Amino acid sequence: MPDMATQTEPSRERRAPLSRERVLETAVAIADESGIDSLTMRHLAEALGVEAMSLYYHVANKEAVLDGIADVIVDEINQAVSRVDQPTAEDDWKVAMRTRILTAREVLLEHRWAPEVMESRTNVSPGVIRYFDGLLGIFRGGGFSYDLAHHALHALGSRALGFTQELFEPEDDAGDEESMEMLEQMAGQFPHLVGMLAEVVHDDPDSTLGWCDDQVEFEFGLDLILDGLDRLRTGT
Amino acid sequence: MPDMATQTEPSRERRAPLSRERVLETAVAIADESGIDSLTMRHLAEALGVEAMSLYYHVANKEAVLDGIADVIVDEINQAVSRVDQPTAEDDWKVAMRTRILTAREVLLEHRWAPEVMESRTNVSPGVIRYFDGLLGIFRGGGFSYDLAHHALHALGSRALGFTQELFEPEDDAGDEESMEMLEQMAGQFPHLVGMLAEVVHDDPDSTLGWCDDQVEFEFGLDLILDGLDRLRTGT
DNA sequence: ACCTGAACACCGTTCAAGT
DNA sequence: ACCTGAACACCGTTCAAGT
Repeated sequence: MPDMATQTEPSRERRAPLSRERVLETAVAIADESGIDSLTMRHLAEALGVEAMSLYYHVANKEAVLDGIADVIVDEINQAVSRVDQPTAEDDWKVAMRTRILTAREVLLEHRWAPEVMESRTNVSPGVIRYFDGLLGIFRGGGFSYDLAHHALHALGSRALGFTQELFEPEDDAGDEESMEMLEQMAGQFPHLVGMLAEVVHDDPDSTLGWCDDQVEFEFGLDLILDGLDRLRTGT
Repeated sequence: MPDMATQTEPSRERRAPLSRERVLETAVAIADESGIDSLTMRHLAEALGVEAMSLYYHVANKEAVLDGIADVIVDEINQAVSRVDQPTAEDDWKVAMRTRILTAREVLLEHRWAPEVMESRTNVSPGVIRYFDGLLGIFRGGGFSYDLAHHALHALGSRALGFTQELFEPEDDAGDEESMEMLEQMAGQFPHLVGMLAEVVHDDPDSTLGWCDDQVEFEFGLDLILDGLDRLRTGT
């Protein structure tokens, strides 16, 4: 019988045996809490109360860990998606697609490291095949030809999974004074950008360079594409 | 007078002095030839015929090198773009935008590592600001409000710079037999995907999972977005 | 002003060895 | 079957020292 006396021990009263599942689960936790860069084999082992070399009995190498945690997230997406799944309202493929993609996005927003890792995977996991098969199903249900559905998936790209990699990521350190100062310097060189920012500032004096609402922009882009596809579908 | 006798020396007859420019130039060459992973401070130094620590006199650290080579590529894009620049055919903003983006894409196709590096940069360089200011100019010339132009840039995302990160990158090792085998196994689980692939194979018996034409798909997605934006602009 | 040697704190990974 | 110690070949980076 294990002693239940001192609960204040390192992490767990009696180490659960190491396993691929426990390794990946812990890896996800580390990435969630401290970012993907601090997910090293040595940290991972330490968090599991084990030596780094022990991991290699359960996973081939670090690439396999990254493959694994990408899978974990995709599975989470597939579960979330199947939970939300509506009775597929016949005609309206667009709302089905929209809600499915935004559901995937919700999952990814809890794992900010995931997009980067997923993009860096070369071989596709059964999980993402499964997800894309589902999207294809929605397109087909909406009357898309296979050919158009195929183009559609490419047009969506990573948006299909709920994310876009932002090129401008102004951080939240965009100090008002600093950016306004920069703005004045740029006025000559970048007239259109400065004009745009001036209007934004006029409309909302509190906003700065970091004013963009990612969720709003994501949905704008998504709807733009879905509407365009619907037009191609109906030949409008 | 330096001896011009033996031209078969290591790299250059007399080392040009080290400089930030030479460091970045060489870094780009290494990334082009051997991929971004083999761009290490030590390799970089070796290629320059110098010790690794000498680099730190000209660049702050490795992040600064990555910032730097991203800049080099963006500058190359800006140059290419300004070379192609048409007299901005008044009404037709779409062709101006299209050719500009496809020009940027041509540059990126010569530096396959660049998209990844550019996405990983957090602070925006003057070069990309300059590029986006140009795009904004085209939108404005086409009669876009600042607000719509702003949404438009977000909707384009990385496409604005000429690339999309493909989620499926089937490599070119997609052996015919292997994929056909896999196809049969998947038939039950992934009906829509298998259906689509069956049709593709029927239309073009030589094609496999790696049949997608990246350029075609890029242009499809781009035109879909540009057409959508044009509709929003004219309120159609 | 520019470059270097030696050293540090980290990586991922192998391999023979322990239980 | 599962885990480990010692070691290897690599990272980026520092700091005091050379010219």
